[in-house]
Amino acid sequence: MTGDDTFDIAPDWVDGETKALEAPHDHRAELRLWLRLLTCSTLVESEVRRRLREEFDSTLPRFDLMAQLERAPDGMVLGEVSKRMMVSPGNITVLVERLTESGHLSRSTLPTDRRVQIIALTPFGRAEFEKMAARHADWISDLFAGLAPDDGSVLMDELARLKRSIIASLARGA
Amino acid sequence: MTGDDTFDIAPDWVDGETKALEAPHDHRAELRLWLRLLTCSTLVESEVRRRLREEFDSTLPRFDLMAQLERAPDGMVLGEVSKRMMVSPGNITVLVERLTESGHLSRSTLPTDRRVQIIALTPFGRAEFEKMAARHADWISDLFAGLAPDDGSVLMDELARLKRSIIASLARGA
DNA sequence: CGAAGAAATTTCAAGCTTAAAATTGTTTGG
DNA sequence: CCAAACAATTTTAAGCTTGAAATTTCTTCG
Repeated sequence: MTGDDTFDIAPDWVDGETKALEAPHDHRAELRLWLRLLTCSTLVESEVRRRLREEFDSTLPRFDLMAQLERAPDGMVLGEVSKRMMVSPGNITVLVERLTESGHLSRSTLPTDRRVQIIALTPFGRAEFEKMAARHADWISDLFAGLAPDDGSVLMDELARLKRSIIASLARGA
Repeated sequence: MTGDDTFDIAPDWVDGETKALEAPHDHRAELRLWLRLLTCSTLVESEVRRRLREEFDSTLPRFDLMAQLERAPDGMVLGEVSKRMMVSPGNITVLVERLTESGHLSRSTLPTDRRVQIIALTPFGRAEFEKMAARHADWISDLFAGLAPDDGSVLMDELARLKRSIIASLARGA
């Protein structure tokens, strides 16, 4: 390290450790990957929103909320819905208000704990949701139609890895 | 397998063509893929929003707007920004108002066509953006850190195919 | 029992987003 | 020239979203 005195000032880059500290890993590949992922997701989401509005005069948040309730015939607690949808609790309040007014949802208070609200699809709400869900599946299928089955499998697998990576990072950062 | 004629009434599924008409392609795989994509993108987006707010008291739309302007030293027309960000024009108006008030952006009217507004980063805005961009790159890098380089390449490639599929579908549907 | 603490939900203030209508400015065909 | 068409942007109305503060209702422990 210090044996050669010919040059009394060595350039920074001769020291591997210093270099590693000063020039961290290039982030460009990850950024491009993230932007591409975001583009795909934004394109699909915008199209789904547009069609829900045009064909059903509805919105994506309402659709998502009903989708959560579809497989819960006995209803679901508000907090549980909020967690599954990954949105703030206050958000659910407003959505439920409107969907209850329009007759899609019923709400009731748990008798044994009056803090707890339980919401469920009404028969009307279920019927409406099923119409939307069928169209929704068609739209997604069409948007993804250019993808070969193999590509779909690979993508599914890689996204699973990405999801694990994200969750691990969130856990580290917490 | 097929040698047994004991049953004179064949089930529906023996007729491939009938089946194809009556039971269209199962959409479940595409739906699962879309939900997984959406989950990844929501997780990353929420985390980026949270950190922009906590570390810079800023928001993702503001960051995105400045990012568009970063590589346009001479500024950009509002409509162009709107297209690149894939948001409605009216949206840009509000964002630009606030970022101009806070000194991050300058705006001017094109002398030869007074309908056209040109916005650009101020030196202050550029400096602020660069701080944010560096942190942003770190966050993304960390969120994606669990992904092996090969997985990143594969994902990049598959997302490119998906993007083409989506755009082709949008073109068909239009 | 009764108060402190925890849990579920709602309210609030601020900001983002969109589509549609309105405004302002430019271009063009008669 | 000038009215109609077109273009860029802003305004408007409605809805979504969030974090933080407030509210209501249990639960627990002294």
